[in-house]
Amino acid sequence: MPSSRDKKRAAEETANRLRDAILRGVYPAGSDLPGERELSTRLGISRLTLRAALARLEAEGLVRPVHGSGNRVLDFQDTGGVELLGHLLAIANSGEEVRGRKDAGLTLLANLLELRRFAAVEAVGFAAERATPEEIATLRAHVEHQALLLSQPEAYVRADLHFARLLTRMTHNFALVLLANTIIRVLEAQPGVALTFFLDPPGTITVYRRMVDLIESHDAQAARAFTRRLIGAFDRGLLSRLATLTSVAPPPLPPSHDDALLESPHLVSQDAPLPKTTKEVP
Amino acid sequence: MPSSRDKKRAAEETANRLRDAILRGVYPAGSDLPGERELSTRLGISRLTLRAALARLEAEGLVRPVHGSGNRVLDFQDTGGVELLGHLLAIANSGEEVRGRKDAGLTLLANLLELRRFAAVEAVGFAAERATPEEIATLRAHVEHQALLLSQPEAYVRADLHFARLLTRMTHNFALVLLANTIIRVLEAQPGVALTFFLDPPGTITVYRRMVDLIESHDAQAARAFTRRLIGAFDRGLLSRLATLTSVAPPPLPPSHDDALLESPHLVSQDAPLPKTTKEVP
DNA sequence: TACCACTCACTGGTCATACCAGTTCTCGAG
DNA sequence: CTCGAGAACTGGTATGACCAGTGAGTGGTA
Repeated sequence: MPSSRDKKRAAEETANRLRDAILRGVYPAGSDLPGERELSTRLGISRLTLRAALARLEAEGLVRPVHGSGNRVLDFQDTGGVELLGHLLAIANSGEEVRGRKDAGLTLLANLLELRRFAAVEAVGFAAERATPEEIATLRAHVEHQALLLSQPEAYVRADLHFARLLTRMTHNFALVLLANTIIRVLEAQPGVALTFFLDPPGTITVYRRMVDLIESHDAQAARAFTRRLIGAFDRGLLSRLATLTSVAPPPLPPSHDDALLESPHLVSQDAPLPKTTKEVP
Repeated sequence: MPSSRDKKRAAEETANRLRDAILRGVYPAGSDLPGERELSTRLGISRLTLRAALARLEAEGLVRPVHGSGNRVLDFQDTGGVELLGHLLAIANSGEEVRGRKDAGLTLLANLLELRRFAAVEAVGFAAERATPEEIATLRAHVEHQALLLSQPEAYVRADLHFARLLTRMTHNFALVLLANTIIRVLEAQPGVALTFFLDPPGTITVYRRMVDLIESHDAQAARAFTRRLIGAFDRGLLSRLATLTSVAPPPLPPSHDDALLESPHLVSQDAPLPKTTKEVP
């Protein structure tokens, strides 16, 4: 059973392949990609299609073309955009390593949840301060709509993402809206990744209902506190359950995930601070 | 005096022109761009170059090509990514309207500052919890380096952005790192926009020094509180000064900016919530 | 008259080839 | 050994052709 649609545009497919290769470290940062002519023939596409794919990667901050020299591979830890998150998670969840780290999957998910958490806290807070009655009514209606989709995972995820969209709009902060757009777009493009977010849909709906109530009360303080507490507990539960699942599941993941992750998610990214990692003395 | 370098790649130049046109509403959301063949000849470039530009816009969520139909213009309020912020600010700052709103400039800046503010609060908090001594030393050294660049605006801005980069890394949250990368990349591409952020460099340096101290103390609570308070005051001052400047400066901006902006920045964006506005019976 | 299926003139997607414009490295002149 | 001219790369753009979806107009049918 093929995991993705086979009928995609060649350029997009090529972009995905190259992106994966770069994120997996096949083409190390600082090096040059093979020449466009060679690479295109190797991939079985025309140079033009290759260039379309490269344009995409350039926009994502993975590659910088240098006229006369080559397509330089950038260090995505320095220049990669948020839109990489979905791809990174997809790679990590497939049991692969990301730049030599096997525990990247859960760590990355913990990072993302942490970002989601405090972004949501602020969004709910601002919404409580600024949302109009019409917006609140719309959001409430949407939550009830979403509650009817519990049995349809894909539709449910879409609805959940739309909840985030609506909530973000209610902050009346356009920068936040654009930020949410970016993240939502990534998750929509990676349905599998988005699904891992939602192990407890009924609980989510309950939380959402209460959130709307708090927003309607215009008590930003309480709204923030509630969101922080509830989503925090939710994420903790989700991560611990996922850690259990993955340590039992077939993928080649050694039992190296303990709950320490939940307290202080780490992802070493020391290109500048700590160049050498040869010795590790616990 | 030309505002930008004339020697740029045609594709990039084209992408900028098209992006501006879309953001200004020349091509309304939902409509189709002119055919690629016509558009390319009209712009005086080859279709190939045009397509390279379109690929960029597609990655930014501004356009979705529909095979056999046309290049559909999307509503960037629904699908636009964060990378649009810089361009939007540039347009708004040039005195132009953005989608019919004249006060977009200051409002947008206020939005962005708000985002920056609470992101910084969390970043400093997490950094206080997780930063290593080496990272703290590096950051401290960088602040002193930045302090020497007060007389060189461009280098100073670059250094300031790098401060943000270093600080974000210290959170050990890769999602935050990528998010910062995206925003920093935008600001680096729009030097003029970035400059408006920094009307008081010496004050910034002072704040940064204290921030590093608080991070080193590993008192996340205090670090967050300080950051929230200081950056808040800083942003308020910056906005009020900018409001004064623009209401006096030559650009065709009517005196419609009052300090109410600072309290509750608004940007109406009701495309989805109210499909039909013909009848409204409460 | 109303409706449905087909056709064809669009659209974007891909390709092959050629040439321009930078960069890098080699190799010979000094 | 140093250095500079040029050859041999690299990416950037242009042209023209063809493939592949889309959608509206057309014609026929019920």
